[in-house]
Amino acid sequence: MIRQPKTRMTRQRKVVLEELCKCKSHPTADELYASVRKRLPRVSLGTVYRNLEHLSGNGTIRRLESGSGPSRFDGDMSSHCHARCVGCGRIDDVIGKSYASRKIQSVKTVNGFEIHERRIEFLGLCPKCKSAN
Amino acid sequence: MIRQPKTRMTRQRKVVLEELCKCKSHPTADELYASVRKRLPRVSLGTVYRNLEHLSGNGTIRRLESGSGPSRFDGDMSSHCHARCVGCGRIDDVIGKSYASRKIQSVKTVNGFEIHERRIEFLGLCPKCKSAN
DNA sequence: TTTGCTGCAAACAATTTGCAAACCG
DNA sequence: CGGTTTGCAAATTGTTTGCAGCAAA
Repeated sequence: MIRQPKTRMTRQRKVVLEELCKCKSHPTADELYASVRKRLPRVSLGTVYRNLEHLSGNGTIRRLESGSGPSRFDGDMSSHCHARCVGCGRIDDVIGKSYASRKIQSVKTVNGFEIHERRIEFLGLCPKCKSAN
Repeated sequence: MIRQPKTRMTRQRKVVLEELCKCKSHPTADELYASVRKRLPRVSLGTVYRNLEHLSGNGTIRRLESGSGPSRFDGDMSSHCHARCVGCGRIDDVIGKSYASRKIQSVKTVNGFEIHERRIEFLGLCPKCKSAN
């Protein structure tokens, strides 16, 4: 077992996490960078990326991928599904579904994979992209 | 309504589709480019990208996204789930699940989105990444 | 014969990385 | 203090695009 470096809660990391969690949308790294910068004007985009990577690596937040566009991030770790617009990449929460994405409680194995999470996502067009079409 | 250009089945597009469908893994654009090039040595990577975009746009294939790494593509449009390795991006089919990703038959609306597809995916570590850890 | 598609190369967008200084524990 | 994290800028990686010639229908 390789020793894990001990992680530090730096000011930057804290603000990245706070800004993400207070955000009900699912911002891209760039968008988050903009809001973090309002509180820490000297942060760099690289730091935001590094922290997003760190936080999603240890299960504090989720990285949501969207097509060839930028990843989006979600600070809400409760069970819920997403609806993703294939037009613009926008991601909304979906409420009132019996089946939801969630972290797997007891890690299970599928096809030899050690599974930690199940995700359910609905793909389609958001209202704006639907009418713009 | 804007007029859709009529699509042509060019040799390149045909080979891209054939190579993707014969592939049981879920190749990246680059990997697919390599196998297409064995049959059409003069294709360009741009053409492969353009065709993948075209084919996924009209629902012939699926684009699967994976973290900050390259997208992968799937020529099998039947209902099935995927297991994705968060370590290396590898994507496997998952068999024997009652709930599966699928194209929605009758388009439905969720949160104002016009939904065409539901996806279910399992995230974790593939055998190789698990042991390399 | 039309006009969509290709090859090529350059452009673009998203993310990562090397390094010296700064900071947390 | 010691080692992790930061800011900065440059580098990489993945994908798209402009253009002139080619080729499906």
